[in-house]
Amino acid sequence: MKKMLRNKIESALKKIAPAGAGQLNFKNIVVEEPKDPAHGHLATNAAMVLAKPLGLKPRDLACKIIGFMDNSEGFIQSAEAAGPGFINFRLSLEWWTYALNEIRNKGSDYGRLEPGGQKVQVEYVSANPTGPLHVGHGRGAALGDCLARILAFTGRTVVREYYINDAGRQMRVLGQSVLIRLNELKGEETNFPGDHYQGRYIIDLAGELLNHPGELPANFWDLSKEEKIQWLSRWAGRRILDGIKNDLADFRAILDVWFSEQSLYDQNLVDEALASLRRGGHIYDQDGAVWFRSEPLGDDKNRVLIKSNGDKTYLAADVAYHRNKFRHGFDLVVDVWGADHHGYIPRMEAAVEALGYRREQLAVVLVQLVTLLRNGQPVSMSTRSGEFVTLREVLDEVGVDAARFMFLTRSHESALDFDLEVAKAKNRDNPVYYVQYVCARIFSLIQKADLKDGKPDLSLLTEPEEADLIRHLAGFPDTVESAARRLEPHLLTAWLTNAARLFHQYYGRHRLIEEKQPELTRARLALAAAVRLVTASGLNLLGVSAPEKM
RNA sequence: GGGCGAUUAGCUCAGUUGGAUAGAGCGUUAGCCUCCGGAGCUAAAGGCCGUGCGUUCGAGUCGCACAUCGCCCA
Repeated sequence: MKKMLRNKIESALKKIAPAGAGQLNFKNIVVEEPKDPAHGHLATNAAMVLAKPLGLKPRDLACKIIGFMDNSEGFIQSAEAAGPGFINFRLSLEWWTYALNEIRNKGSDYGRLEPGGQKVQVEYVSANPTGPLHVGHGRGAALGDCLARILAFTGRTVVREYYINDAGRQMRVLGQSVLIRLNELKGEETNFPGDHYQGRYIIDLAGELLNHPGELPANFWDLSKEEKIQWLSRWAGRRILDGIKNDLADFRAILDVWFSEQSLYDQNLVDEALASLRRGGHIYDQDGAVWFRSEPLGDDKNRVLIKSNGDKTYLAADVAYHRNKFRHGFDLVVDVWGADHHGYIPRMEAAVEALGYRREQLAVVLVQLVTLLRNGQPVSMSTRSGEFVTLREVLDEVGVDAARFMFLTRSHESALDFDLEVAKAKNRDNPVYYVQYVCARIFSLIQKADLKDGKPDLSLLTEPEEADLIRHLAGFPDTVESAARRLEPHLLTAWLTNAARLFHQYYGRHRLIEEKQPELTRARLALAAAVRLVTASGLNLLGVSAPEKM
């Protein structure tokens, strides 16, 4: 509707100033819903923005625009100039009927956009396979997966990817940690280093090997220490990654590609990437090390790619990884990272540019910290001691729907308090249930009504609550597209909560099923069905179920 | 020391191309079950949008400085 109104305004302006129309900047025209209902359903600032270039007073221009606007469909009930030069529009019943019918016709495709050819990769979680996923990863998983769903719904072709850091020093430390625990379990006196992985799961992994010696290679205990560590590192990494895959699958976080860092080395892609940088003049050698000249490209300083001892840095692999992404033809690459990586963004953007791509093609979404609460009190967590709450534990306690919804209620750029008791609550405290309840309630209503099929007469929907509901539903496509463009799924979560509130209010004030008025009942249930349809569609984009019964 | 982000109701937070009188939930207070699912609804109270200066018809929104908090880097 906003779009339609905007078009009408623009063509009116062209009639008013046929000569100067080319000069007019329509970009600053805003069509929006006023906060104050007294100002109508929609309002525009067009007259104020364009008064000066047209040499008119805003109020006069507003009146002229109104006079020249096309209203052949009868969608506009009234239009009036107000305040300093706003134009306030009231929409007619014809419009509400039209909008509701569109939702009913498109069904669960309402708001879906035709594929537009843009190819997007969303990389998310990408936790090191050195330990189980914790709550923070859960937030990243919910966000990344939801972004992918929204982007696909709005016409992008999306590939979801997990980057496995299986080549760095931390994998060796993992193998070492398991070896020490293994020796410990065999009765040897050991001294477990403080910078190794302390978690209970390491002991469990070692215990498993001891109980099932067949897992180990026959000659394992004859191998050198270094060979043992290598074997254990690979074995443990695989086991942990399997656990991560399970957790994510149960969390309904879909991933298409599991990309191994090691494979970059195996396929010589790191050297190729460095060669590409060197060709572009972005590399120099100093003090026996190889440097990336990232500072001229916006980084704080230049960065080492190959240390003087010959080791390639994490950044070197990451440059190769991102080069590989773009060589697959993605127009946009979205990286979902933990907030502690923010210092890493400038060098990555520099790398993208140095590789010959536009830095706008890389969108880094930083996910802020999650604080886990129980009854308002923080649950103690410390990675160092290995005492952290895993994603699995949270899922077992509150369920997938609640966890996902909670993770997506807030903007990703603000820290999140996740209260386990709230997530488990089955009342208004818990936004998940509040929204899901709408679906269950409407389903039960429709079951109960038992109306014979027939075309509802939507013109009977004359209550203000009904207009509010339809108007909100009609805003769904805009909301989803905006969430996609801004990479902010919480806009959709907020939309759903508002939709639920509007419906519960409507339900509280009016009877939907009036035995003596079957026509009215039919119309109201048609509206209710549309509410359920769009709500379910929105929940589905969050990866949350829309139950028929609760 | 440098950089990034934050600061909006008692609490948790929305508020984006700058728009009219600032939004929601929780919490508090007072109400609603002979009635479609009360997992709900109705209403009240609650604000110097961290501070100051600037940009303009108009600032929670944009710019500069300061304060406080958090994170990253040396």
